[in-house]
Amino acid sequence: MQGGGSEMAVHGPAMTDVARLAGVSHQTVSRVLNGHPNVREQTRLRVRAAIAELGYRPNGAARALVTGRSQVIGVVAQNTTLYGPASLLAALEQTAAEEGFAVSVGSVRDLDHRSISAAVERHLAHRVAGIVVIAPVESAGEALERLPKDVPLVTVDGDPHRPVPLVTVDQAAGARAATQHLLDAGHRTVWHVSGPSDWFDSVGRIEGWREALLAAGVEPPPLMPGDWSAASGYRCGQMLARMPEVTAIFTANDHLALGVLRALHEFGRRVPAEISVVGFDDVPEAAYFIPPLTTVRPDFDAVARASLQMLLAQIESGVGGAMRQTVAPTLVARDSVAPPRH
Amino acid sequence: MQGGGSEMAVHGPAMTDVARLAGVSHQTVSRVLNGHPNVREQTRLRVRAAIAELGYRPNGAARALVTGRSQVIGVVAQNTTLYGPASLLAALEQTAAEEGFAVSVGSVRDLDHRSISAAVERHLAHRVAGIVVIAPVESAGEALERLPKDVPLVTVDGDPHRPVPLVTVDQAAGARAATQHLLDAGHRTVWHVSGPSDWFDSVGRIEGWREALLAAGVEPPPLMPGDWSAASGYRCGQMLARMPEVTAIFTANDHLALGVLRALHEFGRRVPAEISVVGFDDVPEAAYFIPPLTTVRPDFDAVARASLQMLLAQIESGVGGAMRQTVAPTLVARDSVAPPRH
DNA sequence: GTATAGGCTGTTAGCGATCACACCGAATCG
DNA sequence: CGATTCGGTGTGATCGCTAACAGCCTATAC
Repeated sequence: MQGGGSEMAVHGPAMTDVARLAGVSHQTVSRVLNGHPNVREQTRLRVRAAIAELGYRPNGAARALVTGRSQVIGVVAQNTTLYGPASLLAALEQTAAEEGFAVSVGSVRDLDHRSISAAVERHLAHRVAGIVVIAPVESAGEALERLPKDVPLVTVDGDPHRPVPLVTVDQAAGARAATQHLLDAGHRTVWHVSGPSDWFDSVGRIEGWREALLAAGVEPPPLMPGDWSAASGYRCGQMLARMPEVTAIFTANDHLALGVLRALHEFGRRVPAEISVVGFDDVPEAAYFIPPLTTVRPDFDAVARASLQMLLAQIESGVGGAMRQTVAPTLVARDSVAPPRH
Repeated sequence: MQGGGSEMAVHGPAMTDVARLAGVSHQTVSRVLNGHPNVREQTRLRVRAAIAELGYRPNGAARALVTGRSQVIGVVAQNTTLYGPASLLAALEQTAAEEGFAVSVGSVRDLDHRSISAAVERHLAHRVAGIVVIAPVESAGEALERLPKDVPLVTVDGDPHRPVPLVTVDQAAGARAATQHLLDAGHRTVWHVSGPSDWFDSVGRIEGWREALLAAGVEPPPLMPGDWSAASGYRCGQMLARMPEVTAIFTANDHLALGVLRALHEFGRRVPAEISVVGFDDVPEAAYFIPPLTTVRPDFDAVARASLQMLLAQIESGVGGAMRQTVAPTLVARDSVAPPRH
């Protein structure tokens, strides 16, 4: 910190300062920074030394200005407090950091056109290199279609029927596994407490549940619609607990299962002795529910890796296309499932 | 979308394009954009019309380059999957968006010097306007001290003893309230399952618990150290369940409480009939634990608002200083507390 | 020995905004 | 009526970087 420059104190040293100290031109410094091959080893070392000595840090804004893209990817998500989105966001950030990208979040209150568009606009204003939209509902898809075509974009858990690059957890497969697991335990049929009907996640899980039942030759019982929250799980559970024929329940996520579990408990219906329950998500606490919850674990890390990789491919090649990738979830068996008493 | 420009398709229109269309100079456009007063109303309208027609969007990178600051604030946090940090992050993003700022996350695996510094460096490289560090552990504080002094910085839940702008939940007050609530219900003493000892949150909650007990003239029982997870709560619960004298437990967060609850359940110790439990955080599911959990709710929105406000104040004034602000949590009474049987 | 290639480095011209300043005309003032 | 203010606007320089090109110098080929 010795050697007082006159007026560069605030903004820190620039590339020319490094160049002067190393006795080269600023362009050479640039080449070193960007890993350009044609630089003599000795020069490279001198430049690196100068960089270290000055504590120089390249100015991302300047780079973004000239290249037209910053080393930032924008993420648009709704409720980053929910376990799924939060995990996804964290994994995404981790992966992005490894690739030298920063992540800018644009969370939105509602997943309608306007909110999504506004969030995307904000990212566009900052000239992000690409955008990841965690767009689990119908209305989000519409907003996406009227987006500029030249910005790399990947949607996660979005609409499978739209021609947009998409990474998604195989909800149906997870739901099939859960349902089949209950069927295998000997249950005649399986009831389902679903998520909100406008989420693709919900729809996929409902489909998987229905498929598994139909494949086993049983007519699916009526659907209990919930909204992801423990509160709605509790409400559904209060109804399920009253029906003697119910012996197996698959809930669209673990929080719903928690609510169901409590309702069953209040009605004195024991789990798993009388009723078996399977959730979805494998939140860290699921193993400590009463009883420990059998559930389906989506691999958020894999989803994050896949989407980032897909995004980077677009950034580098410049082309979009409608690629898609699916990540299979796995069933985690715990104590909330048992054969029915007959 | 009619009227094909020749080679500006990719990067979109620039300020000069707007200026040309409006028949003014680029500087006037700039003035309109920044709400400068000295522009004739009629001119302002013409410029706005041109902006709308071209779908012009100011280039944040260019602005950041010349002003030296972008409209982005960086957030450094550790485990954004935990409920507290996730909520905080979401609230922060929401508040920042209202002020026209984007939020860039830099999550770190570990909260040691190196990780924190690296995350901060990344933000600095992008010339963020300010940084919020969610720094709940000791080692984070050290990293903060060797940071450039000229970048606006606010820490959340950080070290109360460091001269850094700080916003924090009044952990001790929350813990006192929880402990007092149990004492008021008639319990002789209160046991505590704490978080990791290097988190300030833990320390504060331990202090509050101890203070409340001492104020009531009772010698605090041995501390049960946990690590925030339901798993560790379960382990502690297995010990607590074995001790007949235990009638009241305060856990440092709701997940610990969940683990404790399950251990007690397995040992056949009924809550709240035999043992009362109070948690901390008020996660959305807490109301659906078995039984519904009495807990302490920190106001994350308030924390987010306070920290952002503090940060903006620094950004505008340019000075730092060691201001601090504390947000009081509130007790949420549910069914997990009852008088002891004697 | 001259030509050609190619590794290494410097020079110049922008990217798209803001800032400082110059300028013009109308209103105000002595 | 000339001088001064001031609202409204344009001009040029500049931020820190990368891309394109030009130039040097050494090695290899003919």
